Amino acid sequence: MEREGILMDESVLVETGQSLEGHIEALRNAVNQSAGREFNLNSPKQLGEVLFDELKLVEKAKKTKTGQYATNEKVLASLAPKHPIVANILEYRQLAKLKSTYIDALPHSIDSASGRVHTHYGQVQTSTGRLSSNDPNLQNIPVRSKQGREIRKAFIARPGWKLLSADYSQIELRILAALTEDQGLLTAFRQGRDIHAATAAKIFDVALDEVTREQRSTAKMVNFGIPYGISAFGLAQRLGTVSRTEAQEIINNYFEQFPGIPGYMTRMQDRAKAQGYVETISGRRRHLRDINSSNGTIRAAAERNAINMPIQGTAADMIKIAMVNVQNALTEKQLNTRMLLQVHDELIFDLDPAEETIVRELVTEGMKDALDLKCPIEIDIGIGDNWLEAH
DNA sequence: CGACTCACG
DNA sequence: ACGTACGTGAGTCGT
Repeated sequence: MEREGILMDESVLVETGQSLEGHIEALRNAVNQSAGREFNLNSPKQLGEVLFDELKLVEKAKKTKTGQYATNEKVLASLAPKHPIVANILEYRQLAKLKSTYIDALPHSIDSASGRVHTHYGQVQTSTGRLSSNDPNLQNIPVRSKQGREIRKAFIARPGWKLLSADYSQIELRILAALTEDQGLLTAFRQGRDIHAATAAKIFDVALDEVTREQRSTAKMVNFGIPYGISAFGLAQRLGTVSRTEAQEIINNYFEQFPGIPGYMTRMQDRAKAQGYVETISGRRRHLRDINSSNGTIRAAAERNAINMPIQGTAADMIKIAMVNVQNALTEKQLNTRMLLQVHDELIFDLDPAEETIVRELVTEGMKDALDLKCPIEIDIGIGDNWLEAH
């Protein structure tokens, strides 16, 4: 995959960059205007001084651990109603990030010999068994924002070919179901349910077709949080609309409805304390030296690691086994299609269109069969001229 | 090179 | 009283 590299359409980046440039410049001017002076908007330190010493947007501003004013997105969002400058800063931040980190930087990573971008994968860099990607990092290409997604259009197939993206659907929750053997979770997946809606029905005690959008959205946050060792504080903060007490009730309901989950959580914590490590289904270990720390905060962090690593790590093991399966099949059948990228739960291929049918089949099976779990595994496949269309 | 911020799963 | 969800890498500032 490193040697193969991926082709980029630099003109997509150039055009996106040009349209962003004017916008970014206008935002910087508007911010300077509101501030009453020019300053370096890329400097959190200078920005903090403008917002809190000069414009005095709040009485007691939140500080970072080094005593600087915090100006991160969460802080700024809470300030937005107080002054029109804030919305402009937030938009500037978003667009400037896209331009400097991706649009301006990626062209420098195009190899002059191959004309392609060759990332490097770290196989021994993470605590959970995931790969990492660097120089350039192709595992954090934007997708969430409208403007960010444009950047994915620059990742293209070779002429006449297509990009094929195959990703595991809800892989961490399925692994959680398999590890815990929680019958409620397993049944929901075996019946092919919308897992967030099914969770909402259980924790709010309503029929599946009575679940409101808000209830599903709350359940989705719970499902994301569970594999991380969710806390009432953390859930309340992310939901924004419920108190810590209400968040705790939601979590209590969840644990009652899915009793396999709290059992698993305490089992992993106890195991970590007793033997000093936890492990994935395939035996990859993470040692947790802080698990018996007398510092409660540090110990709690290790306890969350004990919960999370077997889940995230099993997913990482699974896709690595899948990659070997799929590559062996491609090689054995002497296919032209090439594996290009891995992004934790997703594989990207340069697809010879004549091979679409066989590749769909072999990728799906190679990924599904990587581990034999008690929970069914689903693979979503997309095909397109670029990474955005394929996704 | 640390701090801060923010891009991804 | 405090801090609080897991795992990464990179651009920029400022020392």
